[in-house]
Amino acid sequence: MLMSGNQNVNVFIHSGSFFKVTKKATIREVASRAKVSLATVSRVFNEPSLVAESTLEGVIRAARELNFRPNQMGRNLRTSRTRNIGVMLPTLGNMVFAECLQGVEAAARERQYGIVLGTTGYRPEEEDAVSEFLLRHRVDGLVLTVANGAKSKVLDKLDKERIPYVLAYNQLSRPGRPTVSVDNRAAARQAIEYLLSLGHRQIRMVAGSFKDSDRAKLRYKGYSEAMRAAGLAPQLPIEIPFLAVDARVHLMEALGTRPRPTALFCSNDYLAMVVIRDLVSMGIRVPGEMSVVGFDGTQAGILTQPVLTSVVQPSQEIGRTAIAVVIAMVEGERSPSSAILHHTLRVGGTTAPVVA
Amino acid sequence: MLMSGNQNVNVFIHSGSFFKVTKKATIREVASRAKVSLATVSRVFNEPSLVAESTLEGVIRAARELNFRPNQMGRNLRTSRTRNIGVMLPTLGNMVFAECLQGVEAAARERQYGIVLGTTGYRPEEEDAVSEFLLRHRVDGLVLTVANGAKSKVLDKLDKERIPYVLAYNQLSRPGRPTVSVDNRAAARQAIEYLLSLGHRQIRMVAGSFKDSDRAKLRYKGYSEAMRAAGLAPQLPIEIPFLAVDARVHLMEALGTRPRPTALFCSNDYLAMVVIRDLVSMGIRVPGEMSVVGFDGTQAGILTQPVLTSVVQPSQEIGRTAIAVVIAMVEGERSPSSAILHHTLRVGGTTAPVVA
DNA sequence: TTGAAAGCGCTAACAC
DNA sequence: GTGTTAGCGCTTTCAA
Repeated sequence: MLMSGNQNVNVFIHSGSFFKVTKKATIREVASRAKVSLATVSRVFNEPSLVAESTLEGVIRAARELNFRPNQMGRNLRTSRTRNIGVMLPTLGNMVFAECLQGVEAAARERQYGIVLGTTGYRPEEEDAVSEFLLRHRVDGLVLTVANGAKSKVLDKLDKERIPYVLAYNQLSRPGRPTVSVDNRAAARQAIEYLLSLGHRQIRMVAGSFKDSDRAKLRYKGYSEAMRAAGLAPQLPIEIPFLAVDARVHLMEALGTRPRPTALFCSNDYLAMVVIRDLVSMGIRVPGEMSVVGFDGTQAGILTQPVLTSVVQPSQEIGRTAIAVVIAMVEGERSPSSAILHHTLRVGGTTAPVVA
Repeated sequence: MLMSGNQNVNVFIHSGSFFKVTKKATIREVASRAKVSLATVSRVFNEPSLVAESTLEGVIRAARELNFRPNQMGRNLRTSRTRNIGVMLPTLGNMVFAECLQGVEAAARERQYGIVLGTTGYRPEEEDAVSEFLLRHRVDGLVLTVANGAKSKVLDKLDKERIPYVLAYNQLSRPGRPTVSVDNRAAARQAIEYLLSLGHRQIRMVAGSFKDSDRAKLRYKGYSEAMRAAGLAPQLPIEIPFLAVDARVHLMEALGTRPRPTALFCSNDYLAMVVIRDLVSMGIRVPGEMSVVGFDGTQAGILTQPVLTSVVQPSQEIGRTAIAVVIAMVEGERSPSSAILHHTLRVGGTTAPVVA
């Protein structure tokens, strides 16, 4: 039910003064005020150690008096670097990416790099438009999460243009492209082993559309491996479209099967929370009648009672690492490299099955 | 409980080839290939209408053959515009800002502007550093949310530098600075009126640190007004530090008072979810024994069962509007203006008090 | 409709 | 340690 609030958009027009670009001080004016050359001023801001102490002081004073701030554009043009990293993510509506972006932003700023953001809304066709946009803005490198790393045209383009990039979350079967992720397969296996250890035997996986996610596929492999290792037959995944608002239809169907599952392993936390909500609204007790496990370990998962059981990815760390790698590539310090970061299993509201 | 996953960080070094910047085609090369002047090529990409059809074709073909992409840096330096808007937000950990950023990003890209992100972690002292960073990156304008719009040194600086900006979420008592927000006071009043209509009389407000949020203050005013209008005495707010992981101590204290509150109005959804979780873990039934209302209307709030009752701010729309206003200012089309957007009340899991 | 030329602010050789 | 100078790639008068 929605009760509407006030229905007017009030717009106040302030003072009529428009914004004109007021002339900013340049290196040239600082130079003449400090009675030194352009080069010296430039050195003060780039390699102060090359400048005599007394000169340094004079320049700094002049700069402060003029309220001088080095113009990044001139610098960019000259060095053909923007000190900007493009970041392309599926959405910020899923907290796992918002958390990652926090890490990205912090790590970039520490290194004096800006980050330019673009989101694709999980639409593979948007990946092309967004990357093109970022490239036009002449970012020095990219951190990106694509739907499917194996068949992304974007990556081919980046390779051809020889622009440094790092994939975040995507995990490729064949190495060759730098990625930062957890070991999705091992992580999924561990989650299933945990459910098995609780006594569950009827375990199914719930996932978004498979063809659009290399990670989901790997997690399904981990699920299958763990099931087989326990002498059980892996079941087909229950597929629920990304961004589904209501999972009940899909759940209905899956729960109709015999033997009925006692535990669901969801390919991400968002899905897990949707599933739990809808199970509860269907009158099924969670975790009493159904244990649900997520994947991502977002902060959202600890806002529930009981806490969501989930495979925790270090999202901020994934972001930080991706930035470190891509900046190293931009600065020519390292060749591309991939990293597999630790995952952990956060145990929250999951119980043994009622019927073991 | 945390069960650790694999404890190794595996790093694969790929092919030894470092990234060198391969020479990109410039306007000059396109010009010579198309046998026209630099100016003509420039016109093709900026004012194609000024160029004869036949010339246009030739230039476009040459550009495509050379895989030419106009270099934004040269353009920037020349026009002293970056086509980048800086966005400064408290955190992405709170979904309300992540949602806003989604709107900001989409609206900016539609207009061919990039957005450069900076987060302050709710630390007012960081506001200065982040804004300085954004300014150094020579963004054309800023969209920002500050802790307290009335006493922010950052805004003074921006005014002095005459760089266009718009505040998002902040709502100032005296106009003069452009803001995009809902009517926080009216919205809070409406939430309280709703609780009153359910029969609640003992209603308290829960908020983060007050001195750090102009919005929270306005919401408290709305609470107070509604209470007085109903002939009830407004109570002091229950203050819970931002980012508190556990609200139980604060809650204990507040619930010790007589008469005990039957409803809590939280100054944002994040807080509301923490409060609900902690109440439940204390054995208090929500909404049975305690009704809780949030503010923000984030998507996170509909991942629970029952859905979180909350004042819904149109966060994406706030972002979109802020971008529209700031870009209009950058392009000199409009003078600064403020907007108050609609709010709505989303009614979810709230009930009449057990003892009315 | 097109071209020539100046120069945005800065860095990095190179010379002193 | 410091200065001189040549552009980085582009837009934009001004003239033709």
